[in-house]
Amino acid sequence: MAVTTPARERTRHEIVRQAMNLFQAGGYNATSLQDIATAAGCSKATVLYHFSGKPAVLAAVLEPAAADVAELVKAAAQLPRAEAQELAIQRFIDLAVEHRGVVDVLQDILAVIEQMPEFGQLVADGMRLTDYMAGSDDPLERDLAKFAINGLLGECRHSGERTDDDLRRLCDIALRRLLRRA
Amino acid sequence: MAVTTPARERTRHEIVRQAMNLFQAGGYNATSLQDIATAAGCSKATVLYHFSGKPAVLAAVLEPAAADVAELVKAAAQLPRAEAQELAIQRFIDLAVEHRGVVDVLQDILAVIEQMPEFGQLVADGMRLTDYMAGSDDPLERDLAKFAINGLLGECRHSGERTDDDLRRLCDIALRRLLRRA
DNA sequence: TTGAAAACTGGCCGATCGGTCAGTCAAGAT
DNA sequence: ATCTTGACTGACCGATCGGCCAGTTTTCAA
Repeated sequence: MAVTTPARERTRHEIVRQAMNLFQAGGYNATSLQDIATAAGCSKATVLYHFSGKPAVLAAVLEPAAADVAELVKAAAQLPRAEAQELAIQRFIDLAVEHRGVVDVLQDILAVIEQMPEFGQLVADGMRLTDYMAGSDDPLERDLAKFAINGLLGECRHSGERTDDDLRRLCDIALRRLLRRA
Repeated sequence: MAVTTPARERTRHEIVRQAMNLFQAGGYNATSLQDIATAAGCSKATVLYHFSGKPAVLAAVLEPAAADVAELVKAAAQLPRAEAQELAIQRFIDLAVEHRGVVDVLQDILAVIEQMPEFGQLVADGMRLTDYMAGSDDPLERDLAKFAINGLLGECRHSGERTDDDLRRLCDIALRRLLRRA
């Protein structure tokens, strides 16, 4: 028991992996526990053996990206405002590209996620990240930052149609135009 | 029978009105026919008496905005490219503000709408509108136009928090920065 | 080898969904 | 007074959902 049982981790990981694909392809609400179980090669009961419920599966799918966002917010917190903005823009694009699948999932649960207490930290981090990206307290700049994030979320969809590099280039141009950092 | 029966139109209109509110507040999938019926003060069977099914209710909600978009696309079609772009930007913002409730609804059904044949025309018009807003065949400009539309869609949410004028101003600035028309 | 813990599953539950249908009811025409 | 028709509804249907539980199979330390 020094290491976690390999079988447990393998099954858990496969469930999360397949859930990610299904959430991305059809959305969270349109994906049933049975769909996830079938894709993962186990029974629905097994999914509920490893996770307390459907929201817990979602949380596991989002977790790596959420951790990266939390880390980014913490890093930006101890920087002067201008540098924090630059860091937020740069790293946020990187994160969006790296976790583009998760971003895609996030898109159709934004309305739902805000009333799930288990995602409160992620929502709060998202708000703070928006503040850093805005670079000032000007309401217009804050709205433009939100505008930029919404646009970026939309661009991460249809994953197969664009390479990571193309996506990164596009987001970089768009954010710098919007936030006047070019 | 020279005019349509007043009772019929009154009930139909109330169903559409309440459906719009509910779709906007909770999304299309999360709103049941029973919810709509209760809000409209009639039975679920009555909703299905007036509309062939749930997608038909959605179509009725989207119809006025869809008609305006179709008209805009037709108008832009017979203009030189630069003028078509200016018209598309200007009018699209107006339409988004005027139909911000519909835009809000549209947000969470973008993935679903593409596989419903009854909305093929609306999807096609949206694509053509994107082309006009891009102003050129440059793939980057097209992507930026899509980026702009996605951002704008996101900004139309949380309707109560911003006045129409504020929303119009924000979208105008954002689109002109993104598309380099300022 | 064995026994207990971990991993897993089939079958079931209550709830809710979109949708159907037979029939009620008021109103206008004859 | 009777009939027709459009508007409307309660009751019901099959399907599917998330979740639960009793019980089986696998794994592995002693």
